[in-house]
Amino acid sequence: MYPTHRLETRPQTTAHLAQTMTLLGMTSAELKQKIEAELATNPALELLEARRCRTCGRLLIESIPCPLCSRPHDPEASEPIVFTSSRSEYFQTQSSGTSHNISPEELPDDNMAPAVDLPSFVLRQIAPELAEEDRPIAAHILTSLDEDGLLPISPLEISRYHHVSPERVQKVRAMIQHAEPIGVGSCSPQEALLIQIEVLSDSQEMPDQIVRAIREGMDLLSRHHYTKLGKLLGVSPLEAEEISRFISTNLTPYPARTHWGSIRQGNEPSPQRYHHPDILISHLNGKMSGPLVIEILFPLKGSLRVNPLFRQVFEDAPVEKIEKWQQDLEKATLLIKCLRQRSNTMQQLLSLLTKHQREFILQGDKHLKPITRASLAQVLGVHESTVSRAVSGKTTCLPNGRIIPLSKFFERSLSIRAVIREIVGKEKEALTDTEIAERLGEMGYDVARRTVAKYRAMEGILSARTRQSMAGI
DNA sequence: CTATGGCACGGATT
DNA sequence: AATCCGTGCCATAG
Repeated sequence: MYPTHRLETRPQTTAHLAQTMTLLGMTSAELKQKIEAELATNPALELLEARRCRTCGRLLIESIPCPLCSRPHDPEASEPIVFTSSRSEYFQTQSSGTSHNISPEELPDDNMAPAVDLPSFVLRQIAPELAEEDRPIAAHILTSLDEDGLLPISPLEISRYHHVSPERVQKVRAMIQHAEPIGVGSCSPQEALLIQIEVLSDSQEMPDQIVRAIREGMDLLSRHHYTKLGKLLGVSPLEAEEISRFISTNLTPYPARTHWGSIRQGNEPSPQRYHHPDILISHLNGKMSGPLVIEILFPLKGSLRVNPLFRQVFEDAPVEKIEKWQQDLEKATLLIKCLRQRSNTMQQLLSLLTKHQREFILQGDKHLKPITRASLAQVLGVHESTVSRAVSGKTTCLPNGRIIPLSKFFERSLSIRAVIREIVGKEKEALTDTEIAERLGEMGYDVARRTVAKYRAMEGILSARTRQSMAGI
């Protein structure tokens, strides 16, 4: 190798070069833009394109035999992917919560990481039961999904394209829809919801008003017209609201995203739209008991490196270009270094966070243990603002498929709110705020009466009085 | 008279 | 420095 041109700071451009280039605060979508811009202008930077196996849809970095369908893949035959893919490092947290190991062989090398964008994530699940000849169909569907995990094209089109019967496409689609995230591959939010209900009704009783609400009252549902919805279903507005709440908290019309904006007062259609998650937390091999796997998503297909060719040519650079080229080279190496840094920090942070919030991740809101960014920063030995940057704006996908903002891990009131929900759910007679506060106190949560009221409002729970008077209907 | 929601203050967090 | 959050006080609706 050459005496690599270390980061001799050049006076002009030092502005963004000198510091470790603050990539940490970026979400993967922003990162994508940044890198793409860099790629376009900097010849020293090279992206090893990943390709998708045409047979099984799996993401490939190079032309290696595909581990899934174990055929050698012809890079010529495979098409470049559409969906933002993720190539990422991974590490695990153990079930006991005592220790977590970062697999040692994983660190600087980045060719062996599991490819988990949505398509391959789904494909991996259905691969065992997927007939060989149906793979192209599955691949077709999966690669066509839009950002929400819905299928924007008609299944009929697909069946025509592959010269197969619509039923067969439908069969494949049904398999996909029942994989995590449940409902993915549906043609409409409505269809997605129905699938989710169907799956849910396996484990628990499902009043058929809910199904009807989705099937017939979808329109009213999304507009929060509870009175009309109630009339349609033959239940009270309160119950209608109850149904709506159930749907919005337990189901998601956009399988690849989170559920639609929480039931706020007023009618903001969708307060924030969540994009793709930046982090993925799932069970190893999808086994419920398995250790958790965390993947920091990298927004580009393939992997990034300094173009070796560029290095070579750099040797004989014409005088007038030498300065520019050197600059490019430095920029490229720095970007890569910072990228690695970012990923590293995120790993450490999430490792700790996941360990701390394991119960929350697995068992839901009630088990969230409050933690502050500051305290985490202290344990991690980094500045508070580092943690802040790493957390802000990012979202993560939990094993249950829900996409939540990372900041939720730090919400102080979340667990109490969940308990309140539970208390109210179980209550026989409508409990007043003071009574709720008392019960909470007995359970070890010390909160003021006024605060209970606030939480109640946040959860969209009506006041005791209204609950009482509505109950009879 | 009681339960709630509004406003605003102060301390913690970012 | 800016923002968020829990809480107390007070007006008001029931």
